[in-house]
Amino acid sequence: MNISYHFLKKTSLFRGTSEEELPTLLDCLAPSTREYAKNELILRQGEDVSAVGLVLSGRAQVIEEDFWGNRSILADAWPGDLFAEAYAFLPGELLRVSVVAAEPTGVMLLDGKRMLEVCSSACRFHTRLVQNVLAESARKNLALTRKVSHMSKRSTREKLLSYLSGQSLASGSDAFEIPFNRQQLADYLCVDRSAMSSELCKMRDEGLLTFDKNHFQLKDGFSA
Amino acid sequence: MNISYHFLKKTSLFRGTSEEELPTLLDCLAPSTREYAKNELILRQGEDVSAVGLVLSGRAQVIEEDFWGNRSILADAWPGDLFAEAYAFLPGELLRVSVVAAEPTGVMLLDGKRMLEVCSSACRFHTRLVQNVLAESARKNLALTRKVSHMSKRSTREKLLSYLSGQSLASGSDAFEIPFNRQQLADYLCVDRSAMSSELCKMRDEGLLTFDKNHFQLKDGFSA
DNA sequence: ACAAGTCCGTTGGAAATCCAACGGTTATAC
DNA sequence: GTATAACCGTTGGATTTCCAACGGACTTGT
Repeated sequence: MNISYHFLKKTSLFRGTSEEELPTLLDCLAPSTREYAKNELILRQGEDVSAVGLVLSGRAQVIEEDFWGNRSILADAWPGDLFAEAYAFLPGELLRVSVVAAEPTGVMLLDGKRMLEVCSSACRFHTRLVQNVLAESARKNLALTRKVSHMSKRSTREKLLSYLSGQSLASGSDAFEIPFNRQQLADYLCVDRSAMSSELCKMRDEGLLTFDKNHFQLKDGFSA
Repeated sequence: MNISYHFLKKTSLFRGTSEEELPTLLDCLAPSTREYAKNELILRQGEDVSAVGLVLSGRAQVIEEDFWGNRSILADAWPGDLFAEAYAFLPGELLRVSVVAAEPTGVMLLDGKRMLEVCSSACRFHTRLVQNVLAESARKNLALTRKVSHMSKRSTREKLLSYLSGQSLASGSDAFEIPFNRQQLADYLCVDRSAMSSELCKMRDEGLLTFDKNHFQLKDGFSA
């Protein structure tokens, strides 16, 4: 599998590394790359992984399987995205999830330990790498915290208020687009789509906001 | 404020560092320490922090305040615990939460950048530090992922099944203790205590499990 | 020994959520 | 252009959850 440095240097993991530095750095990390067929398992629940996964092409899904074999999708990993990075830095922690190729998918596995070891030849690259991987972990942390904070609200309306005010805050404006359609938003907030839809319209009728498709506009009454 | 190396070397951040190495390492990190009175704000929502917080004594609470001033507690940080570490490694990310001293509390703040910089005198200490902070971030990540996975379940019963099977898996046994009383478990799963209590008893009557206080024992029927 | 407080299970009615289904609109495919 | 699918709002009834309150068991402090 041929590796595109042009692609790699734009990923969150290698961001800030130049195309010239990449071969040296990769030499030092000794990554393994592989292609997986659609529906093939990349990582299995119960395994002890010490590698960070990086999607090169296709799409990987992080799934959880319970006693009864019910699969729930915890995350989608697109090209450039990392997966299993939380397990890579916790030796002995067994995978609670599986990772499966949602389509033909190219994957690079990088050993977590080697990332952190001091390596005489590429030490300054390592510093950048560590900053990137820490930033990525921190980013996922905040995203999860936000999700929990929305989900913790008791009613559908409160979940919506929490989510929308958060989006408004993040965009720095009363008017913003959300990255979900209705079904996806309902899934994200873990509520029923139809109930959420009617709640949204109720809020519109009360003058709290207006919306059209993905575009939302919060009104004065929203935070009052 | 006098610093106890004996205490520090046991924290998740400095784990693996000897008491002899600590002074050198701390010199290099140039931390600031301070005492806060009860209810005093340690970090304010909206600030741009680049420091990792470490609780030395007392107790700090991570809280979120919405439009209407309703406070919800996102986390308790006890002596040895870190806080705000996700923000410390994301420059420019503004605090979405506040941190307040729940009682008279001693705090050490360590600059995130200095932790990652290569420092000639203490480089090998840094490597350990980075491993520790990454492990801690990964640990919180997994804890949050698990919580989301439980909360995502639709009904109270499914949330309980998800939580209990997870605890069973983690303990490696059908019999285990949980770290919550009923009210705390209900808060963790975001359900009503009384509804949860009756659901637990229903499951007991159906033969899925038995329990006494914090002790639970899953029966054969549980995963069937 | 007594009072006060905490924890847990139970109950019943109010309220919210879920679920399945339908129609209208818009997007996509052929 | 037409057929198909996706998306969104709406409705009504079954189900679940929430909420407030109570009593019993147990713990703690005096």
